[in-house]
Amino acid sequence: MKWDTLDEEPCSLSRTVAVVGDRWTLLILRECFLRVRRFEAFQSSLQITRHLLSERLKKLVRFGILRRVPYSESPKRYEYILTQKGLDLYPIIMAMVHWGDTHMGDERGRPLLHEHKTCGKLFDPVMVCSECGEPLHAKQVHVHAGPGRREAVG
Amino acid sequence: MKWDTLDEEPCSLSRTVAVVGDRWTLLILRECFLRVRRFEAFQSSLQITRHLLSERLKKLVRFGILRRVPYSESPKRYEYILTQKGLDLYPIIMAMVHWGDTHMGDERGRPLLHEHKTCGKLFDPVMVCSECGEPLHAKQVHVHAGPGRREAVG
DNA sequence: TTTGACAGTTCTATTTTAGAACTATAGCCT
DNA sequence: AGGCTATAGTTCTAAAATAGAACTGTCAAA
Repeated sequence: MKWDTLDEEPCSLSRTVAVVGDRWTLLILRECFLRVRRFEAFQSSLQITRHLLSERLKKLVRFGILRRVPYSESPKRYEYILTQKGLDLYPIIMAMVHWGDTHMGDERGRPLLHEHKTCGKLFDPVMVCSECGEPLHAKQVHVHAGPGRREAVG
Repeated sequence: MKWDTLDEEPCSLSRTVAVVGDRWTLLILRECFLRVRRFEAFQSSLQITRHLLSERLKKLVRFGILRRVPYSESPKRYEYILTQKGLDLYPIIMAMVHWGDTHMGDERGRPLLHEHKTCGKLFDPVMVCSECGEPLHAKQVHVHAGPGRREAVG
């Protein structure tokens, strides 16, 4: 597999996987959504090697998911903040958290609970159809080739 | 990082990442949702090495995401079918496809279109709150420690 | 009896990751 | 002035994972 051009495959899943499809990147994004922004903070909460952290942050900046913003002149220091493109990854992260809650739980219960400020309740995320609003299930979906399809890939 | 015990971390995202948090596994799951079931079919559509395919399929079976079902006695041959636990990964896959459609598209348009059989329309997936039904955004969510939380992880 | 399909396993070379040490800038303390 | 600390990285070597190709075993069909 040519991982270096995976983001140009005629498949939206491949393109997403090219950007966020590895363990460390997903864990870094979790920290971002928990409002972690600084190199040392990522490093100490994840126990990731500094080398890989540096490399992954660069990649996320390169793909426009994080912005590297100075928070101190002299000495120049930067923090990493989610862009809108990065914030839009929220459904992916939440879908993964929800699946983990549902299928990988233990007797101690959930690690985190999520409150929807808008309605004030603890919630779970639900994926619905943009057209009819009903919850979506794999078996109710039919896939068609779209205009950007080249070959026999999804 | 102790990747071998990531599925026991007190964090639902980590536990999910432990199971589906790598490139090949996500691409294999895409094929599963496109109704690919057999070793040779996965191998030829993904161009994954047979070694890794074998290893990943075993892992997905071990975690209860695929079932290895015989479709021929003599010679014994098996195919790999999504369990309910595997089908429940659909929101993760669809959220990734949707993000790719939105943020990684090119001038050729979408590779695939999705039709909701229930309502008959082409749709996008939307993540909503289970309690009030409104679309969810990261900034409207407040996180609380749940009973299964041990330390300062999500 | 030979060929081909299918579902793997085994082997070596290359790439990626882990782990630790090192660099650079600047503020603060004595 | 000299040394300590904080932050944000870079560099180095060893270990682990992946790529790529060849090989194995079972059976059916020609």
